[in-house]
Amino acid sequence: MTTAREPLSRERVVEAALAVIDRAGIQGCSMRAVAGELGVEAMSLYHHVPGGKDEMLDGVVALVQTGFVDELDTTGDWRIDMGLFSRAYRAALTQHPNLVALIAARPSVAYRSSTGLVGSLFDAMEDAGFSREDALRAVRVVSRWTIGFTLGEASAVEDGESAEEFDEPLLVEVFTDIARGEDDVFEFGLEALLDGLEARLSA
Amino acid sequence: MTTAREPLSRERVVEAALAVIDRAGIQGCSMRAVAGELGVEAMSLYHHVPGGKDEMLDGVVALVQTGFVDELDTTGDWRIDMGLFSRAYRAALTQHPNLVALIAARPSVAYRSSTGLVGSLFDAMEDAGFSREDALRAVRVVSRWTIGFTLGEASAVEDGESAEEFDEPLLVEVFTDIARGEDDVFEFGLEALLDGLEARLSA
DNA sequence: ACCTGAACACCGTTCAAGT
DNA sequence: ACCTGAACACCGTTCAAGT
Repeated sequence: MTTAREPLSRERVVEAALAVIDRAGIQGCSMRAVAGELGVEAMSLYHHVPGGKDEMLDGVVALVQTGFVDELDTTGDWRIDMGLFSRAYRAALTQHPNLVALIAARPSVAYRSSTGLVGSLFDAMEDAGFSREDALRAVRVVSRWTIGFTLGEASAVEDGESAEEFDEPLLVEVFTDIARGEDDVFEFGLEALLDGLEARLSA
Repeated sequence: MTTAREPLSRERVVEAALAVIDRAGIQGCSMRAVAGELGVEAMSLYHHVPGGKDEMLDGVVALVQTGFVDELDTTGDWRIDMGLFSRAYRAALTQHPNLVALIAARPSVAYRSSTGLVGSLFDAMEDAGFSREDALRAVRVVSRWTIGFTLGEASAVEDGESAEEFDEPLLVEVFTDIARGEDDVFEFGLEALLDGLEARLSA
């Protein structure tokens, strides 16, 4: 009595890889582990992801990236949309903390999965009076700020070190604060950055 | 006739690891490769880096981090010093592009190597009238912004993809602009962020 | 004290072989 | 057409053995 097995597919391989990453981290995401997740041998994966592990990880990045981008409801107001984008990005990445470093390292895949959003942010900024050049700059600045912030957050948590283990009082203070959650710090930084961009408009 | 070999030491192991990372990337930095760089067998490294590869990589992060921090001449003016810090950090990381992802993933090591600088930034901000809470936030925001920006830069370059290979005109535009160098984008973002922080002071 | 050979339990990937 | 067994050239790490 064998349970019928759904046939493998690129989609199933990528989804299994994401599940393994969430559970065991990037380190734990070996081809053999992903195959195990699917009840299959490692070598079978190559039929659906011919480019091997690299293509599989690209697929995971694209999956998460398109997932959050598609749910965004932009308004056409640059400041509101930048905030929406940044907050939703952080929220999506926070659900997959082990993936943040991978996304940060593969900007071309991330961009490719977000052209619609990027285009509408450009348009909103130009409508508001920004030059095309500054719109290009601003989008890169905000998206890197968001990834950098979230990567720092995820790494500080996973870096394991409990705040009390530091010998420096200053480090205890900083890491105790980080452990308390960083929503307020994120909002502080995001609003400061958006204020700074807005100031460039009046200038 | 044997050439006299300098004895191994923790310092020499860490320096060799940095050299391998610069040449061959994080992927290429295996214990065996670092040992080869030193003309030694892999197992010898463990006598000087008992914690294994992880401790070795921590050492590399600390080496680069203390290197740039120690050269900084702070002024006591928060805005000038934040700018100094951010620009010098980016400059240091840009000299070791393969290391940026590692530094981003090990914030506790990076912080530990920078307590003096972090403390003087806190002081400068409090002197200027920021609350301790906002000073804590601002330092984290600026340092993550800098790492995030530089990681994005390094990754976009190394991501290999030449701009012309994209099918989307928008992506060609973005990646052509990135390939042109991003000094102006960095300055644009940094000044915007500092402006935004300064605005929090008057409020 | 410092270095190493051999071994263990893993990797990603290829390729010929099975069904 | 789709999956796999065996194999290759690598990993990090341990540990007993060499000098």
